[in-house]
Amino acid sequence: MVSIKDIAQACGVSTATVSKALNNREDVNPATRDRVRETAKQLGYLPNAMARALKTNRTYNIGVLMVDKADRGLQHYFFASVLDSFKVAMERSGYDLTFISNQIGSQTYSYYEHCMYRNVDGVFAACVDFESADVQTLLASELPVVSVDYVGEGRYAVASDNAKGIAEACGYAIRKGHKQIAFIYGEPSQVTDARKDAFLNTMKAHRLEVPGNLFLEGKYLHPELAYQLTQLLLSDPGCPTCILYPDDICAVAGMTAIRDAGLTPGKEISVIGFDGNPILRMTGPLLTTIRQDTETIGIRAAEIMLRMLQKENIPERERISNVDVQLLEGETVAQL
Amino acid sequence: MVSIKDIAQACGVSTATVSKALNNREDVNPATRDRVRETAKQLGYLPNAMARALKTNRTYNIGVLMVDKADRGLQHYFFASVLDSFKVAMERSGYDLTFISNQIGSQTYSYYEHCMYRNVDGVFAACVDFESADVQTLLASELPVVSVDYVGEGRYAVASDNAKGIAEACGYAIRKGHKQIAFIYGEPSQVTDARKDAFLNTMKAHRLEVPGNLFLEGKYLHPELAYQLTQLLLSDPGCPTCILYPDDICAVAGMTAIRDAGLTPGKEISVIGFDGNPILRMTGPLLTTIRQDTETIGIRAAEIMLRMLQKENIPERERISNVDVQLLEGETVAQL
DNA sequence: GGGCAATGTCTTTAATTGATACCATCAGAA
DNA sequence: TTCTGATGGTATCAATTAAAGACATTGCCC
Repeated sequence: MVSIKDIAQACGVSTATVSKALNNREDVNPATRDRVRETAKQLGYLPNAMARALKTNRTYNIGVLMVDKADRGLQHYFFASVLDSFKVAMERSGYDLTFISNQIGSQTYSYYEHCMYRNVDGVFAACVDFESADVQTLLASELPVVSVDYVGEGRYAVASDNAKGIAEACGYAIRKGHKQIAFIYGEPSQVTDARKDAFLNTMKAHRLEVPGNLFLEGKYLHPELAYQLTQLLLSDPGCPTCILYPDDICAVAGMTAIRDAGLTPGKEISVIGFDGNPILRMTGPLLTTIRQDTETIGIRAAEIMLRMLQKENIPERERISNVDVQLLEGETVAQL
Repeated sequence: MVSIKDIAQACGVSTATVSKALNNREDVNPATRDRVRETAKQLGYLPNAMARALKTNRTYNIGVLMVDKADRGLQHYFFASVLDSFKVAMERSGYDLTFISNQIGSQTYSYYEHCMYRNVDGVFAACVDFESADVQTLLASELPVVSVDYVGEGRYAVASDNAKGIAEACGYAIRKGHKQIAFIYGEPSQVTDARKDAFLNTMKAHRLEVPGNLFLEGKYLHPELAYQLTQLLLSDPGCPTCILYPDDICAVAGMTAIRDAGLTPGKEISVIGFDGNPILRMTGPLLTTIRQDTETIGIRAAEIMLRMLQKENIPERERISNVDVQLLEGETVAQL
């Protein structure tokens, strides 16, 4: 490979000058700079990321932490989609993304250690077990970290405005005349808490009751459980007229349970999801749901990351970004 | 950060010895080796990937090329899923994955240049425009490349056994009594060619006609077009009793068109997809489809990559891996 | 058995990788 | 003389590695 040495030789200047010229530094004669850059182009010079990083301690690499318990972060529409958006935005600024595992060679290391080993400039964390010691160490480190759907003490995070989303979903059902509304929420997390509160508050604001049998813990992306809980709800004497699910997949599974009970989703029982998974925009019946703006979430995360990388001082209130959500009206909520 | 210098000092040996000890080289006294390794652990030493790579020219990094025309490779279930499987397998062997873009800093470079800049040891390519000059340069380079769904001259590739998949789908429809079977195929590609051939051969083997109006070009993951083509088929005097779609998403869109025409998918008109997208395993009606084994595809790709990285000589016939597919019987094909 | 070379084991020295950055240098201008 | 702009020398980043060196052990011959 061509190195700055070759350019230096070809141009009759020192490597120091070549380096300066290529990095657009002030203290090089413009004529020299142009000559160097021209020669670099002609020789097909490419900077060596390793050498540069070794000296400058900057890799222009962002670590991506995305491992759920089933090791399948990439297969979740929401996270894959947010990552993709983040990736495009970061690449536009010259950063590359590297997945962080807990292996180096044949040995096991913590995520933090892996990040140090690879010398990443920052970390993007989504869809991991944030409560684990391993991830907490990383969050507490000096590395710039931006996380999705998790807010840590003094840290930087992006998430959908879950409260607004649930308030809209619930409010919509109420406007459609529903009074017995069931809420199946995901496993305990900040996101779940925000949603539970929003649901209870909305119901309260409309002076509607929320009996315990209509307020159930499910699991994100766990259709089997959603199916069972739906069956439970349907067999209940105080059966709801509308069910809010923690995500689209669960909603779809719920609809199957409804159908299996001989009922029609969107007629006897109404259904609302959460996510706005584009695949389900093409299946029938069209699911009414809350769309999470994955594109914006990724872009916001990139913005925050870039500001951190520039050592910009980010005011407290900008550290947590709530991205707007949108009600997608489908045909699964009946007008009562 | 702790470097081998610190360990050397602490142990009273030279950095060379430390390096050898940590790399398990023969020419170090076992006692010294253990002492060094113990000290390294105590000091919290982490190797510096940059320095190591600079000297050895190996990064233990694999470049990932995954950009479709819409810049959304990660959002395709099939590719995201294959990548995930590949990632897990590579990480197990100590490799990390880095996305390859066409930017370095603020300038545009070819994918090949980006790979050289980042010094990746190999490249995984899926869901890119393989015919583009940019990608072709990469494929023709000295870098180990393994691709998914594309076979290049003398190169290494993994794909589903598409021919078998279509033969199974088509054979299944025939066994169910269907004679007028429509085939909507994707945009021109090797995969499409294999599928088209398989379809025509299967039909021929059963002495069934394939009129031109039932053999249509669609697009992968392009539901709108699938919807239109389905409408076209339904309005045709020689309307088929069964339609094979290029993928599950298209099949679902097709079913919507069928429903919109007042018909029932799986009754008057049968439908078969391709992919086995798990989300659609939970929607009704359950789609009959061909499942692509994304897990195995990713693992096979990793196996080939690892063998290439070990400079193993891979016999010609092992360079292209056809992964088995599976018919998932749903409820969208009627018994005639 | 003593002497000396040969062998082998372990360790160190020092060069190298490619780029950057500090500091020195130097010419010409003020 | 001092300042300024342009350029060069060289140490440095953290690791690896070829070659050399230190030292103990062994072999062989007289």
